[in-house]
Amino acid sequence: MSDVVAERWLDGMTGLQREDGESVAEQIASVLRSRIIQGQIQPGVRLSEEAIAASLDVSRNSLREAFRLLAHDRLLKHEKNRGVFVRELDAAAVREIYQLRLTLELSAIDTARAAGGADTAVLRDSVNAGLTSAVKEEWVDVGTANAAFHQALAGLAGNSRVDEVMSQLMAELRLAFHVMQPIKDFFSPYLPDNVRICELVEQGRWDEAGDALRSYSERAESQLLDALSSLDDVPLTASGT
Amino acid sequence: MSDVVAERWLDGMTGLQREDGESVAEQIASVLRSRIIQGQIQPGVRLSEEAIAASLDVSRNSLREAFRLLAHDRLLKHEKNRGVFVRELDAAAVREIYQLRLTLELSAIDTARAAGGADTAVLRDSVNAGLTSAVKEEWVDVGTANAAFHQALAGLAGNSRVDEVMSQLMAELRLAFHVMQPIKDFFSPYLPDNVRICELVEQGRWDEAGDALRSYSERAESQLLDALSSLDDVPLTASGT
DNA sequence: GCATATTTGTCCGTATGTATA
DNA sequence: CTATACATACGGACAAATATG
Repeated sequence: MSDVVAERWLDGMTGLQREDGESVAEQIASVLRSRIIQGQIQPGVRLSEEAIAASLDVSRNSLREAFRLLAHDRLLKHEKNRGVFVRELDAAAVREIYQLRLTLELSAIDTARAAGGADTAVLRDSVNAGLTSAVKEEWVDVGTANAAFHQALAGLAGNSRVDEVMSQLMAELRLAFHVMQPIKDFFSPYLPDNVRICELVEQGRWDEAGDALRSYSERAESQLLDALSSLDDVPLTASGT
Repeated sequence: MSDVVAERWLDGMTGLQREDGESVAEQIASVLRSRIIQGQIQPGVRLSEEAIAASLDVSRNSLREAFRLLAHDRLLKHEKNRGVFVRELDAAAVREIYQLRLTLELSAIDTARAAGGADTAVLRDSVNAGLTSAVKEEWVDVGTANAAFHQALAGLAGNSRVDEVMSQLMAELRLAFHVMQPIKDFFSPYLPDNVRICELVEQGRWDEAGDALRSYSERAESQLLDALSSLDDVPLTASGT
Protein backbone atom coordinates (compact mmCIF):
# COMPACT_ATOMS: atom_id res chain seq x y z
CA MET A 1 0.00 0.00 0.00
CA SER A 2 1.03 3.61 0.64
CA ASP A 3 1.50 4.15 -3.03
CA VAL A 4 -1.54 6.02 -4.23
CA VAL A 5 -1.51 6.22 -7.99
CA ALA A 6 -4.16 7.69 -10.20
CA GLU A 7 -5.70 4.78 -12.03
CA ARG A 8 -9.40 4.81 -11.49
CA TRP A 9 -10.10 8.36 -12.60
CA LEU A 10 -9.01 7.74 -16.14
CA ASP A 11 -12.01 5.61 -16.88
CA GLY A 12 -13.92 7.75 -19.28
CA MET A 13 -10.87 8.86 -21.15
CA THR A 14 -11.08 7.81 -24.74
CA GLY A 15 -8.36 10.17 -25.76
CA LEU A 16 -8.57 13.93 -25.90
CA GLN A 17 -10.32 15.77 -28.67
CA ARG A 18 -7.75 17.21 -31.04
CA GLU A 19 -9.37 20.13 -32.67
CA ASP A 20 -7.87 23.49 -33.23
CA GLY A 21 -4.52 25.09 -32.79
CA GLU A 22 -3.67 23.90 -29.31
CA SER A 23 -0.60 21.75 -29.01
CA VAL A 24 -0.97 18.27 -27.63
CA ALA A 25 0.88 19.20 -24.47
CA GLU A 26 -1.54 22.04 -23.80
CA GLN A 27 -4.53 19.81 -24.44
CA ILE A 28 -3.19 17.27 -22.00
CA ALA A 29 -2.60 20.04 -19.47
CA SER A 30 -6.17 21.24 -19.90
CA VAL A 31 -7.61 17.79 -19.31
CA LEU A 32 -5.50 17.16 -16.23
CA ARG A 33 -6.11 20.66 -14.91
CA SER A 34 -9.86 20.27 -14.99
CA ARG A 35 -9.66 16.81 -13.43
CA ILE A 36 -7.59 18.23 -10.59
CA ILE A 37 -9.73 21.32 -10.13
CA GLN A 38 -12.88 19.24 -10.00
CA GLY A 39 -11.34 17.01 -7.41
CA GLN A 40 -11.40 13.87 -9.52
CA ILE A 41 -7.71 13.48 -8.86
CA GLN A 42 -6.98 14.09 -5.23
CA PRO A 43 -3.99 15.90 -3.79
CA GLY A 44 -1.06 13.65 -3.02
CA VAL A 45 -1.61 10.99 -5.65
CA ARG A 46 1.14 10.26 -8.09
CA LEU A 47 0.53 10.67 -11.80
CA SER A 48 2.13 7.76 -13.59
CA GLU A 49 3.69 8.71 -16.89
CA GLU A 50 3.10 5.34 -18.43
CA ALA A 51 -0.49 4.91 -17.29
CA ILE A 52 -1.64 8.38 -18.26
CA ALA A 53 0.21 8.36 -21.55
CA ALA A 54 -1.54 5.11 -22.39
CA SER A 55 -5.01 6.18 -21.30
CA LEU A 56 -4.79 9.50 -23.10
CA ASP A 57 -3.10 7.89 -26.06
CA VAL A 58 -0.22 10.33 -26.21
CA SER A 59 3.52 9.91 -26.09
CA ARG A 60 5.45 10.23 -22.87
CA ASN A 61 7.35 13.17 -24.33
CA SER A 62 4.20 15.21 -24.83
CA LEU A 63 2.92 14.19 -21.43
CA ARG A 64 6.09 15.37 -19.77
CA GLU A 65 5.72 18.75 -21.45
CA ALA A 66 2.22 18.98 -20.02
CA PHE A 67 3.58 18.07 -16.59
CA ARG A 68 6.00 20.97 -16.83
CA LEU A 69 3.14 23.35 -17.52
CA LEU A 70 1.03 22.14 -14.61
CA ALA A 71 3.96 22.05 -12.23
CA HIS A 72 4.59 25.67 -13.05
CA ASP A 73 0.97 26.36 -12.18
CA ARG A 74 1.65 24.74 -8.82
CA LEU A 75 -1.03 22.16 -9.45
CA LEU A 76 1.58 19.42 -9.70
CA LYS A 77 4.74 18.90 -7.75
CA HIS A 78 7.71 17.48 -9.60
CA GLU A 79 10.02 15.30 -7.51
CA LYS A 80 13.11 14.28 -9.37
CA ASN A 81 13.32 10.58 -10.16
CA ARG A 82 10.11 10.02 -8.24
CA GLY A 83 7.47 11.46 -10.49
CA VAL A 84 4.81 14.13 -10.36
CA PHE A 85 2.19 14.40 -7.64
CA VAL A 86 -0.95 16.44 -7.26
CA ARG A 87 0.02 19.24 -4.96
CA GLU A 88 -1.10 19.33 -1.34
CA LEU A 89 -1.61 22.72 0.26
CA ASP A 90 -0.34 23.35 3.76
CA ALA A 91 -1.41 26.12 6.08
CA ALA A 92 1.41 28.41 5.01
CA ALA A 93 0.42 28.13 1.37
CA VAL A 94 -3.20 28.90 2.18
CA ARG A 95 -2.19 32.00 4.09
CA GLU A 96 0.00 33.18 1.24
CA ILE A 97 -2.72 32.66 -1.32
CA TYR A 98 -5.33 34.56 0.61
CA GLN A 99 -2.92 37.38 1.33
CA LEU A 100 -1.97 37.79 -2.31
CA ARG A 101 -5.54 37.47 -3.49
CA LEU A 102 -6.71 40.18 -1.12
CA THR A 103 -3.87 42.43 -2.22
CA LEU A 104 -4.76 42.09 -5.88
CA GLU A 105 -8.45 42.59 -5.25
CA LEU A 106 -7.99 45.70 -3.12
CA SER A 107 -5.66 47.09 -5.74
CA ALA A 108 -8.23 46.44 -8.42
CA ILE A 109 -10.85 48.32 -6.42
CA ASP A 110 -8.41 51.19 -6.14
CA THR A 111 -7.97 51.18 -9.89
CA ALA A 112 -11.70 51.29 -10.38
CA ARG A 113 -11.96 54.15 -7.94
CA ALA A 114 -9.25 56.08 -9.75
CA ALA A 115 -11.01 55.48 -13.04
CA GLY A 116 -14.22 56.84 -11.55
CA GLY A 117 -16.08 53.59 -12.00
CA ALA A 118 -15.85 50.21 -13.58
CA ASP A 119 -17.69 47.82 -15.85
CA THR A 120 -19.25 45.44 -13.36
CA ALA A 121 -21.12 43.27 -15.86
CA VAL A 122 -18.93 40.18 -15.50
CA LEU A 123 -18.78 40.67 -11.75
CA ARG A 124 -22.55 40.71 -11.53
CA ASP A 125 -22.80 37.70 -13.81
CA SER A 126 -20.53 35.64 -11.61
CA VAL A 127 -22.57 36.54 -8.55
CA ASN A 128 -25.79 35.51 -10.23
CA ALA A 129 -24.23 32.30 -11.48
CA GLY A 130 -23.31 31.43 -7.90
CA LEU A 131 -26.83 32.10 -6.69
CA THR A 132 -28.54 30.00 -9.33
CA SER A 133 -26.10 27.14 -8.84
CA ALA A 134 -26.77 27.26 -5.11
CA VAL A 135 -30.50 27.01 -5.76
CA LYS A 136 -29.89 23.95 -7.89
CA GLU A 137 -27.61 22.63 -5.15
CA GLU A 138 -24.79 22.03 -7.59
CA TRP A 139 -21.95 22.82 -5.23
CA VAL A 140 -19.09 22.31 -7.60
CA ASP A 141 -20.59 24.96 -9.84
CA VAL A 142 -20.99 27.22 -6.85
CA GLY A 143 -17.28 26.87 -6.27
CA THR A 144 -16.60 27.66 -9.91
CA ALA A 145 -18.79 30.73 -9.73
CA ASN A 146 -17.01 31.82 -6.59
CA ALA A 147 -13.69 31.58 -8.38
CA ALA A 148 -15.15 33.58 -11.24
CA PHE A 149 -16.30 36.22 -8.78
CA HIS A 150 -12.79 36.77 -7.43
CA GLN A 151 -11.40 36.61 -10.93
CA ALA A 152 -13.80 39.33 -12.03
CA LEU A 153 -13.07 41.43 -8.98
CA ALA A 154 -9.33 41.41 -9.61
CA GLY A 155 -10.11 41.89 -13.28
CA LEU A 156 -11.26 45.42 -12.53
CA ALA A 157 -7.59 46.33 -12.59
CA GLY A 158 -7.59 45.70 -16.32
CA ASN A 159 -4.23 43.97 -16.06
CA SER A 160 -3.82 40.67 -17.86
CA ARG A 161 -0.88 39.71 -15.68
CA VAL A 162 -3.02 40.16 -12.61
CA ASP A 163 -5.67 38.02 -14.26
CA GLU A 164 -3.19 35.26 -14.84
CA VAL A 165 -1.88 35.29 -11.28
CA MET A 166 -5.43 35.25 -9.99
CA SER A 167 -6.48 32.29 -12.10
CA GLN A 168 -3.51 30.38 -10.75
CA LEU A 169 -4.36 31.31 -7.19
CA MET A 170 -7.96 30.23 -7.55
CA ALA A 171 -7.00 26.96 -9.20
CA GLU A 172 -4.62 26.30 -6.36
CA LEU A 173 -7.27 27.00 -3.76
CA ARG A 174 -9.40 24.27 -5.25
CA LEU A 175 -6.80 21.82 -4.04
CA ALA A 176 -7.65 22.74 -0.49
CA PHE A 177 -11.38 22.91 -1.03
CA HIS A 178 -11.65 19.35 -2.19
CA VAL A 179 -9.92 18.03 0.88
CA MET A 180 -12.87 19.10 2.97
CA GLN A 181 -15.82 16.80 3.33
CA PRO A 182 -18.75 19.19 3.48
CA ILE A 183 -17.93 21.15 0.34
CA LYS A 184 -21.68 21.26 0.07
CA ASP A 185 -22.09 24.27 2.27
CA PHE A 186 -18.63 25.73 2.30
CA PHE A 187 -19.33 28.46 -0.21
CA SER A 188 -22.93 29.10 0.75
CA PRO A 189 -22.19 31.50 3.61
CA TYR A 190 -20.21 33.68 1.25
CA LEU A 191 -22.87 34.14 -1.38
CA PRO A 192 -24.43 37.10 0.46
CA ASP A 193 -20.96 38.61 0.80
CA ASN A 194 -20.43 38.33 -2.92
CA VAL A 195 -23.73 40.05 -3.56
CA ARG A 196 -22.94 42.79 -1.07
CA ILE A 197 -19.46 43.47 -2.42
CA CYS A 198 -20.71 43.52 -5.97
CA GLU A 199 -23.34 46.11 -5.05
CA LEU A 200 -20.85 48.27 -3.23
CA VAL A 201 -18.55 48.24 -6.24
CA GLU A 202 -21.42 49.06 -8.55
CA GLN A 203 -22.35 52.01 -6.38
CA GLY A 204 -18.80 53.26 -6.20
CA ARG A 205 -18.64 52.87 -2.43
CA TRP A 206 -15.02 51.84 -2.64
CA ASP A 207 -13.98 52.07 0.98
CA GLU A 208 -16.91 50.00 2.14
CA ALA A 209 -16.21 47.46 -0.58
CA GLY A 210 -12.60 47.22 0.55
CA ASP A 211 -13.58 46.79 4.18
CA ALA A 212 -16.12 44.13 3.32
CA LEU A 213 -13.53 42.34 1.26
CA ARG A 214 -10.98 42.40 4.05
CA SER A 215 -13.35 40.86 6.56
CA TYR A 216 -14.52 38.39 3.92
CA SER A 217 -11.00 37.27 3.23
CA GLU A 218 -10.08 36.95 6.86
CA ARG A 219 -13.14 34.85 7.57
CA ALA A 220 -12.64 32.55 4.60
CA GLU A 221 -8.99 32.04 5.41
CA SER A 222 -9.71 31.15 9.02
CA GLN A 223 -12.40 28.71 8.08
CA LEU A 224 -10.19 26.96 5.57
CA LEU A 225 -7.25 26.81 7.96
CA ASP A 226 -9.46 25.34 10.65
CA ALA A 227 -10.71 22.71 8.28
CA LEU A 228 -7.19 21.83 7.26
CA SER A 229 -5.87 21.56 10.80
CA SER A 230 -8.78 19.39 11.85
CA LEU A 231 -7.91 17.06 9.01
CA ASP A 232 -4.38 16.70 10.33
CA ASP A 233 -5.72 15.32 13.57
CA VAL A 234 -7.43 12.46 11.84
CA PRO A 235 -4.91 9.69 11.14
CA LEU A 236 -6.56 9.11 7.77
CA THR A 237 -5.43 5.55 7.22
CA ALA A 238 -5.00 6.02 3.49
CA SER A 239 -8.54 5.03 2.76
CA GLY A 240 -8.82 3.76 -0.75
CA THR A 241 -10.88 6.48 -2.33
CA MET B 1 16.88 37.93 -44.55
CA SER B 2 14.28 38.85 -41.97
CA ASP B 3 14.81 35.56 -40.26
CA VAL B 4 16.89 36.35 -37.22
CA VAL B 5 18.02 33.17 -35.58
CA ALA B 6 20.24 32.84 -32.57
CA GLU B 7 23.46 31.32 -33.79
CA ARG B 8 26.31 33.54 -32.79
CA TRP B 9 25.60 33.69 -29.08
CA LEU B 10 26.17 30.05 -28.51
CA ASP B 11 29.87 30.36 -29.08
CA GLY B 12 31.25 29.73 -25.65
CA MET B 13 28.87 26.91 -24.92
CA THR B 14 30.71 23.72 -24.31
CA GLY B 15 27.68 22.11 -22.81
CA LEU B 16 26.14 22.92 -19.49
CA GLN B 17 27.62 21.77 -16.23
CA ARG B 18 25.62 18.88 -14.87
CA GLU B 19 26.12 18.90 -11.20
CA ASP B 20 23.48 18.58 -8.58
CA GLY B 21 19.86 17.60 -8.52
CA GLU B 22 18.54 19.85 -11.22
CA SER B 23 17.01 18.19 -14.21
CA VAL B 24 18.49 18.83 -17.62
CA ALA B 25 15.46 20.82 -18.67
CA GLU B 26 15.85 23.14 -15.70
CA GLN B 27 19.55 23.55 -16.36
CA ILE B 28 18.83 24.47 -19.96
CA ALA B 29 16.20 26.91 -18.81
CA SER B 30 18.67 28.51 -16.40
CA VAL B 31 21.27 28.97 -19.10
CA LEU B 32 18.83 30.44 -21.58
CA ARG B 33 17.24 32.62 -18.93
CA SER B 34 20.50 34.24 -17.97
CA ARG B 35 21.46 34.72 -21.61
CA ILE B 36 18.17 36.47 -22.24
CA ILE B 37 18.29 38.55 -19.07
CA GLN B 38 21.82 39.69 -19.83
CA GLY B 39 20.78 40.68 -23.31
CA GLN B 40 23.01 38.21 -25.11
CA ILE B 41 19.95 36.94 -26.94
CA GLN B 42 17.90 39.84 -28.14
CA PRO B 43 14.12 40.05 -28.17
CA GLY B 44 12.54 38.83 -31.37
CA VAL B 45 15.12 36.26 -32.38
CA ARG B 46 14.01 32.71 -32.94
CA LEU B 47 15.52 29.92 -30.90
CA SER B 48 16.14 27.00 -33.22
CA GLU B 49 15.55 23.64 -31.59
CA GLU B 50 18.13 21.89 -33.66
CA ALA B 51 20.88 24.48 -33.31
CA ILE B 52 20.50 24.97 -29.58
CA ALA B 53 20.11 21.28 -28.85
CA ALA B 54 23.33 20.68 -30.74
CA SER B 55 25.32 23.50 -29.12
CA LEU B 56 24.19 22.60 -25.62
CA ASP B 57 24.57 18.91 -26.34
CA VAL B 58 21.12 17.96 -25.15
CA SER B 59 18.23 16.19 -26.76
CA ARG B 60 15.45 18.12 -28.39
CA ASN B 61 12.99 16.55 -25.96
CA SER B 62 14.72 18.10 -22.97
CA LEU B 63 15.11 21.37 -24.82
CA ARG B 64 11.40 21.50 -25.54
CA GLU B 65 10.67 20.97 -21.85
CA ALA B 66 12.93 23.93 -21.10
CA PHE B 67 11.11 26.01 -23.70
CA ARG B 68 7.84 25.30 -21.93
CA LEU B 69 9.27 26.58 -18.68
CA LEU B 70 10.62 29.80 -20.19
CA ALA B 71 7.48 30.43 -22.21
CA HIS B 72 5.51 30.25 -19.00
CA ASP B 73 7.86 32.84 -17.55
CA ARG B 74 6.97 35.05 -20.50
CA LEU B 75 10.60 35.21 -21.55
CA LEU B 76 9.86 33.16 -24.65
CA LYS B 77 6.89 33.28 -26.95
CA HIS B 78 5.68 30.00 -28.35
CA GLU B 79 4.14 30.27 -31.81
CA LYS B 80 2.67 27.01 -32.96
CA ASN B 81 4.47 25.35 -35.81
CA ARG B 82 6.79 28.34 -36.03
CA GLY B 83 8.99 27.93 -33.03
CA VAL B 84 9.91 29.90 -29.95
CA PHE B 85 11.04 33.52 -29.95
CA VAL B 86 12.52 35.78 -27.34
CA ARG B 87 9.63 37.90 -26.21
CA GLU B 88 9.32 41.54 -27.18
CA LEU B 89 7.61 43.90 -24.77
CA ASP B 90 5.12 46.41 -26.05
CA ALA B 91 3.90 49.50 -24.26
CA ALA B 92 0.85 47.75 -22.82
CA ALA B 93 3.01 45.06 -21.27
CA VAL B 94 5.33 47.61 -19.71
CA ARG B 95 2.41 49.46 -18.18
CA GLU B 96 1.00 46.23 -16.75
CA ILE B 97 4.31 45.21 -15.28
CA TYR B 98 4.90 48.52 -13.55
CA GLN B 99 1.36 48.59 -12.24
CA LEU B 100 1.59 45.13 -10.75
CA ARG B 101 5.06 45.72 -9.36
CA LEU B 102 3.92 48.87 -7.61
CA THR B 103 0.91 47.08 -6.18
CA LEU B 104 3.02 44.31 -4.71
CA GLU B 105 5.58 46.71 -3.31
CA LEU B 106 3.02 48.96 -1.66
CA SER B 107 1.33 45.92 -0.21
CA ALA B 108 4.65 44.72 1.16
CA ILE B 109 5.21 48.07 2.83
CA ASP B 110 1.76 47.76 4.37
CA THR B 111 2.65 44.34 5.71
CA ALA B 112 5.81 45.73 7.25
CA ARG B 113 3.84 48.54 8.79
CA ALA B 114 1.33 46.12 10.27
CA ALA B 115 4.16 44.01 11.66
CA GLY B 116 5.61 47.11 13.29
CA GLY B 117 8.83 46.90 11.35
CA ALA B 118 10.78 44.73 8.98
CA ASP B 119 14.16 43.15 8.48
CA THR B 120 15.73 45.49 5.96
CA ALA B 121 19.10 43.77 5.73
CA VAL B 122 18.67 42.37 2.22
CA LEU B 123 17.07 45.60 1.07
CA ARG B 124 20.05 47.59 2.32
CA ASP B 125 22.44 45.10 0.73
CA SER B 126 20.84 45.48 -2.67
CA VAL B 127 21.05 49.25 -2.44
CA ASN B 128 24.73 49.11 -1.56
CA ALA B 129 25.38 46.61 -4.34
CA GLY B 130 23.88 49.05 -6.81
CA LEU B 131 26.02 51.90 -5.53
CA THR B 132 29.29 49.99 -5.70
CA SER B 133 28.49 48.63 -9.16
CA ALA B 134 27.76 52.16 -10.32
CA VAL B 135 31.13 53.33 -9.03
CA LYS B 136 32.79 50.55 -10.99
CA GLU B 137 30.66 51.52 -13.97
CA GLU B 138 29.44 47.96 -14.43
CA TRP B 139 26.00 48.82 -15.65
CA VAL B 140 24.68 45.33 -16.12
CA ASP B 141 25.37 44.71 -12.45
CA VAL B 142 23.64 47.94 -11.59
CA GLY B 143 20.58 46.60 -13.36
CA THR B 144 20.86 43.34 -11.46
CA ALA B 145 21.13 45.20 -8.19
CA ASN B 146 18.12 47.28 -9.11
CA ALA B 147 16.12 44.12 -9.71
CA ALA B 148 17.32 42.81 -6.37
CA PHE B 149 16.16 46.01 -4.72
CA HIS B 150 12.62 45.64 -5.96
CA GLN B 151 12.71 41.96 -5.16
CA ALA B 152 13.74 42.74 -1.59
CA LEU B 153 11.14 45.44 -1.28
CA ALA B 154 8.30 43.14 -2.28
CA GLY B 155 9.95 40.47 -0.15
CA LEU B 156 8.96 42.42 2.96
CA ALA B 157 5.55 40.82 2.53
CA GLY B 158 7.09 37.49 3.46
CA ASN B 159 5.09 35.75 0.78
CA SER B 160 6.92 33.32 -1.46
CA ARG B 161 4.25 33.59 -4.14
CA VAL B 162 4.75 37.31 -4.27
CA ASP B 163 8.48 36.69 -4.54
CA GLU B 164 7.95 34.45 -7.51
CA VAL B 165 5.69 36.86 -9.33
CA MET B 166 8.18 39.64 -8.70
CA SER B 167 11.12 37.70 -10.04
CA GLN B 168 9.15 37.04 -13.21
CA LEU B 169 8.23 40.68 -13.55
CA MET B 170 11.82 41.83 -13.11
CA ALA B 171 13.12 39.27 -15.57
CA GLU B 172 10.55 40.43 -18.06
CA LEU B 173 11.52 44.05 -17.61
CA ARG B 174 15.06 43.20 -18.64
CA LEU B 175 13.71 42.47 -22.08
CA ALA B 176 12.79 46.10 -22.44
CA PHE B 177 15.93 47.45 -20.81
CA HIS B 178 18.23 45.79 -23.28
CA VAL B 179 16.45 47.31 -26.23
CA MET B 180 17.65 50.70 -25.18
CA GLN B 181 21.05 51.88 -26.28
CA PRO B 182 22.25 53.95 -23.33
CA ILE B 183 21.70 51.34 -20.66
CA LYS B 184 24.77 52.92 -19.15
CA ASP B 185 22.92 55.67 -17.37
CA PHE B 186 19.39 54.33 -17.29
CA PHE B 187 19.50 53.09 -13.73
CA SER B 188 21.81 55.76 -12.35
CA PRO B 189 19.11 58.36 -11.72
CA TYR B 190 17.25 55.87 -9.56
CA LEU B 191 20.06 54.98 -7.22
CA PRO B 192 19.31 57.94 -4.92
CA ASP B 193 15.66 56.91 -4.93
CA ASN B 194 16.59 53.41 -3.87
CA VAL B 195 18.68 54.82 -1.04
CA ARG B 196 15.91 57.13 0.04
CA ILE B 197 13.20 54.50 -0.01
CA CYS B 198 15.38 52.08 1.87
CA GLU B 199 15.98 54.66 4.58
CA LEU B 200 12.31 55.49 4.87
CA VAL B 201 11.46 51.84 5.28
CA GLU B 202 14.18 51.39 7.87
CA GLN B 203 12.80 54.32 9.82
CA GLY B 204 9.26 53.06 9.63
CA ARG B 205 8.06 56.12 7.74
CA TRP B 206 5.67 54.00 5.72
CA ASP B 207 3.51 56.65 4.12
CA GLU B 208 6.49 58.58 2.89
CA ALA B 209 8.04 55.39 1.57
CA GLY B 210 4.84 54.60 -0.29
CA ASP B 211 4.64 58.06 -1.79
CA ALA B 212 8.25 57.96 -2.87
CA LEU B 213 7.67 54.58 -4.44
CA ARG B 214 4.64 55.79 -6.36
CA SER B 215 6.47 58.72 -7.88
CA TYR B 216 9.47 56.48 -8.54
CA SER B 217 7.36 53.97 -10.39
CA GLU B 218 5.56 56.59 -12.43
CA ARG B 219 8.81 58.19 -13.48
CA ALA B 220 10.49 54.92 -14.41
CA GLU B 221 7.49 53.76 -16.40
CA SER B 222 7.32 57.00 -18.36
CA GLN B 223 10.99 56.92 -19.16
CA LEU B 224 10.85 53.36 -20.38
CA LEU B 225 7.74 53.99 -22.46
CA ASP B 226 9.37 57.02 -24.05
CA ALA B 227 12.42 55.01 -24.91
CA LEU B 228 10.30 52.29 -26.44
CA SER B 229 8.20 54.63 -28.55
CA SER B 230 11.29 56.43 -29.83
CA LEU B 231 12.62 53.08 -30.94
CA ASP B 232 9.52 52.45 -32.97
CA ASP B 233 10.28 55.51 -35.07
CA VAL B 234 13.63 54.15 -36.13
CA PRO B 235 13.19 51.61 -38.94
CA LEU B 236 15.98 49.51 -37.47
CA THR B 237 16.97 47.67 -40.64
CA ALA B 238 17.64 44.39 -38.88
CA SER B 239 21.28 45.20 -38.35
CA GLY B 240 23.28 42.04 -38.03
CA THR B 241 24.21 42.17 -34.39
C1' DG C 1 21.14 -5.26 3.65
C1' DC C 2 20.42 -7.24 -0.93
C1' DA C 3 18.45 -8.50 -5.29
C1' DT C 4 14.79 -7.43 -8.34
C1' DA C 5 11.19 -4.91 -10.52
C1' DT C 6 9.33 -0.62 -11.55
C1' DT C 7 9.57 4.09 -12.96
C1' DT C 8 11.65 8.12 -14.30
C1' DG C 9 15.32 10.63 -17.09
C1' DT C 10 17.28 11.17 -21.36
C1' DC C 11 18.39 10.34 -25.94
C1' DC C 12 17.72 8.87 -30.79
C1' DG C 13 15.32 7.99 -35.20
C1' DT C 14 11.56 9.03 -37.93
C1' DA C 15 7.08 10.22 -39.94
C1' DT C 16 3.87 14.02 -40.49
C1' DG C 17 2.17 18.53 -40.95
C1' DT C 18 2.97 23.41 -41.44
C1' DA C 19 5.12 27.65 -42.86
C1' DT C 20 8.24 29.97 -45.71
C1' DA C 21 11.38 30.81 -49.79
C1' DC D 1 3.14 25.72 -57.02
C1' DT D 2 6.85 23.21 -55.65
C1' DA D 3 10.52 22.48 -52.65
C1' DT D 4 12.81 23.00 -48.47
C1' DA D 5 13.30 23.67 -43.71
C1' DC D 6 11.43 23.23 -39.44
C1' DA D 7 8.43 22.16 -35.58
C1' DT D 8 5.42 18.56 -33.95
C1' DA D 9 4.64 14.20 -32.21
C1' DC D 10 5.43 9.43 -31.76
C1' DG D 11 7.79 5.08 -30.38
C1' DG D 12 11.71 2.65 -28.93
C1' DA D 13 15.85 2.22 -26.34
C1' DC D 14 18.94 2.34 -22.41
C1' DA D 15 20.80 4.18 -18.05
C1' DA D 16 19.91 5.76 -13.52
C1' DA D 17 17.25 6.18 -9.58
C1' DT D 18 13.76 4.48 -6.70
C1' DA D 19 10.60 1.30 -4.70
C1' DT D 20 9.52 -3.48 -3.50
C1' DG D 21 9.94 -8.08 -1.50
